[in-house]
Parts: sequence; structure tokens; C-alpha cells
Amino acid sequence: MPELPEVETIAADLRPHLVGRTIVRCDLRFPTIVRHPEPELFVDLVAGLHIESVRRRGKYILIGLEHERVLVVHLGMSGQLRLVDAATPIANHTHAIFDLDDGSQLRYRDPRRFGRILLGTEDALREARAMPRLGPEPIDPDFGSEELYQMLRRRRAPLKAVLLDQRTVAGVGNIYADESLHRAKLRPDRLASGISRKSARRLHESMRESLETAIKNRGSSVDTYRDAWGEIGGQQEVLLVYGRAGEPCFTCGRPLASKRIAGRTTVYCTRCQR
DNA sequence: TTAAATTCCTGTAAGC
DNA sequence: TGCTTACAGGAATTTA
Repeated sequence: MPELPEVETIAADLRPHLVGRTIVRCDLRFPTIVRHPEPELFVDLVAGLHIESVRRRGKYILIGLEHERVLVVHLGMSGQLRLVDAATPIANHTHAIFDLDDGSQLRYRDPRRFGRILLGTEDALREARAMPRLGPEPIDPDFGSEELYQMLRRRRAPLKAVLLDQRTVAGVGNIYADESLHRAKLRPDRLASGISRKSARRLHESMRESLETAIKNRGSSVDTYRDAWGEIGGQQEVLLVYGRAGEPCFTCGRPLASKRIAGRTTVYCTRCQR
């Protein structure tokens, strides 16, 4: 699943190749993947625009274009954004192809179609409610543990549910929520509101460690995740708990427990996480 | 207002 | 072997 580290990897890989290019045209093969504006209009508007920047916000890839427009890509669960030569055979489930002025193509592929593509100025997208309001970036140096503590205090949902909520912190999904809670030695099903300042500090630190380690390892390819070149990441080899239900905890050796929290499979250690 | 449940979607794997 | 079923989950939407 593409979460913050996976999206960061793709954005960083694409940046040097996309900035300075111009989108010549777009072949939209599965129109409903575009949520804003209307697909026909989208195809018209995106053609001819110069690419000025490539950024990440939460799990969104933001491709900054001229005239303050932004091409927004959210990968959902199975979305892949790849930069290929135009001669590369077109994979199945390829929903959008952007021709660039150097002969390369940016292709969006998404078998499960949970992803989405948007285009507009940031104001227009906010106005159209095409993009939700997101919480702070967990790896931003300006985001402190006290801020996290204050947010958790106000919520009466399980800690894991609050971490998955993109309004709390932007970019954490099921993998890194479990990893962060394990590192912080916190039970995922305890209420967020009851957390101590000390625990919040530990969670803040653990979240950054989990995310930054995963960025260094170019993300987790536990499902269909691939980077901009179609290559897998390395973080899945060193995950502490995600996908390891029933296997021994690396710290205490007890088999890891599994439970559904907030509709998501959650893996944790009943001994290490209290 | 907040939290939980539902929905969308297809590939994969388990079970019979 | 081949079919059916359960499961994976991000986030918008709906319900409580």
C-alpha cells in the first residue's frame, strides 16, 4: 500500500525527470479515475502545461504546473505512477497516459481503481472539496510531540484509528500505524484520549523513525507497490509487525496478535505493547 | 461533533 | 483441476 514513504519515494524519483518538461497530451483510458474537473475538460486543460515542481503532501503526489495549477495523484491501494519510454508496452489497468515533450510518458496504472487524479488550482480543489484537509506532516521538523499529544487527547477513538485519520497526521496508513505503535510499545486499541504526555512523546519519535527508515529503504512492497521505475522497495524485509500475525515478536518472542481495529487488520504484541 | 459502518474495486489465495 | 468465497484497504459517504 502506498503510504507516506512510498509516495515520497515516487515523488523524489520523478522530480528530476519531470521538472522542466511539458505535458503534450493526455490519453485518458478510464475517465472516472479523474475526479476533478470533468474528464473531457481535464484532458483539454492538462495539455500544453509546463511542469514546475513535484511534491508530496500526505499520500498525495502534487505535480505543480504553470498558471498555479496542480496535477494531483492519489494512488489509493494499488495505484502506480511510472515514467517510461513511449515504446514500452502498455500494461493492463493503465488508466491515464501523459505524453511529455521529451518522448517519455508518465503512466497511471491502478488495478483496484481506488486511486484518483485531480487538476486545478489549490483554491479550486479546496473549493470543490476534491481534496480533504490534512493534518501536519509527521516528519516535518516543525511538528512536535506536544502537538501530537494535544490532538490525541481530544479523541475518544482507539489510538490506531486516530493515527489512520489523515486529519490527525497526513500520510500514515495501516502499515506504519502498526509499526509506529509497536516501536512506541503502545496498544493499538487503547483510547487515544487517555495517552500520557510521555507516551505521546514516544509515539511521536517512533512514528518518525518508522517513516524515515522506510523512506531510506524506498518503501514497503507488501502488495503491489512499485516505484516510478517499476522496482520494489526494501522495507517489507524489515517490518517489525505488519503482516507478521502469529509469528514471534522480535523483542519478546511471543506470537504476534491480530485484531480488527477501525476496520483494519492490526498486528501487535500483547506483551510488549501495553 | 464525533465515531463507526458501509461502499467502492479486483487480484490473490484458501477452501471445497 | 476448477469453482466459490474471503480478504486486502484509503478515504468518501452514510448512519448512529
